[in-house]
Amino acid sequence: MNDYNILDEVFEKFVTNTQIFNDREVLRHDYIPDKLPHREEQIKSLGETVAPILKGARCSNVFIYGKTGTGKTAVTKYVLNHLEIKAKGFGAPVKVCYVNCRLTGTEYRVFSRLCHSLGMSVPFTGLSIGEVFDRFKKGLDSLKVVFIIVLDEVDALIKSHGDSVLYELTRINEILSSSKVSLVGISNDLRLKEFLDPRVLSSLGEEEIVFRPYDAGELRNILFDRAKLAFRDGVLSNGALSLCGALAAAEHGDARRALDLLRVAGEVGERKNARVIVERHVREAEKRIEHNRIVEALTNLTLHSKLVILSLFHLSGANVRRAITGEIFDVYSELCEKSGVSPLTQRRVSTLVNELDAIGLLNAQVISMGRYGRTKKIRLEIGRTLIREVFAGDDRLGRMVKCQLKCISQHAHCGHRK
DNA sequence: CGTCCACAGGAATGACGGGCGG
DNA sequence: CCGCCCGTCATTCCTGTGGACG
Repeated sequence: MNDYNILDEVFEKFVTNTQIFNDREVLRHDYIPDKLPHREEQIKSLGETVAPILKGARCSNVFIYGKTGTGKTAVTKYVLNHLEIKAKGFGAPVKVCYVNCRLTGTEYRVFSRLCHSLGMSVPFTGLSIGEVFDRFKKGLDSLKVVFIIVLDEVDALIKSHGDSVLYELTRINEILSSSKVSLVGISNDLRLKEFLDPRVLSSLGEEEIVFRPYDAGELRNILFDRAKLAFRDGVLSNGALSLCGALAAAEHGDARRALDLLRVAGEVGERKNARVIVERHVREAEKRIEHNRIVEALTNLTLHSKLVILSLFHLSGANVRRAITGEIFDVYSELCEKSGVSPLTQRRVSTLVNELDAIGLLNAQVISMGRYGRTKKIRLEIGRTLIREVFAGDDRLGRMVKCQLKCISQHAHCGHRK
């Protein structure tokens, strides 16, 4: 019953504690503000491109480039929201569908999302892609609208599944008789063009908009606007605000990052009963975000990926030298044997290493040791204590963390490298 | 200057669980 | 219930290769 009192206290405190935040929702990155500072040019440009829709015409396909947190998604949603409202006024038949390709994942699911947005139900799986596409075409044509498809983070889809989705969609207008489709592709990768079929490129690249990263001053302005709504008056110090901007600017002008820093800094201060949010809280927020990111990534790994991390953990024990693929695989095999798991092939482990590299839990670099072959030098990117902490929760892995390995690397010659 | 190591990483293929339409 | 197709994970087989060594 004591527990309940404690919990009551926590909840009570949370509800009554309005010293810091006014409305923290404003700092979430899916929040779209009424005003997008420093993006007037892009808004205008996209607006001009889609304007023909109001007259019932199809608009040019657009390709939007820019790194994460440069406002691509926000601007697109902002412009298209306004377009829809205007279109209603004009009686123009417009429909917009927003698809995040990275979250959606596969070609099949992209088409099924498109179908859902037209009000058609499609099974999770079971149909051929062609069948789903046919249904989509049929359903769309019967609606007699101009359909705007926003493919956000389309680069992720293309890199893993090729450009066939884009190819189908760019050709769809040739088949439709009473509806039209316009595409808006959003990419984080500026080199995406290199992956595309020239036919797709010519059709999709009708119009291009580039989003430059924000600099520290611009980030500061953005934060300032949001902070006015999010925080109570006088709670946020100038120094903290600037620091958020500066830290995010150093990272490639990522506004999302800046907003996260600001929100978490607020939460840190709130928990400490601070009256004012200062630089110290931002610094702590930075650490906390990184910590959370890693813990989450680590916990969500599959068993085998965890074992790979653990192998690296063992290898990087006393001396901090990097491990190579062969060593990792040896240790990994031994760990599998000890825990009674059947090991994967080296080929598979190699792609697991690449995936872990992409997440940022480790760093893998292909190097040549000349006579002694070509391999990958692999280094842990995260603290050992953190690994111990996270894996301790799992009793099998916890034991693996502590266990001593007999494995001696047969790759002694790699020490020849200076 | 050619050799040859220790892999990288692409392609083809298969097993598997899920889910359709008929 | 069957036959078919999906995505995912994994294996097998394979060709490619940077550069120290001889």
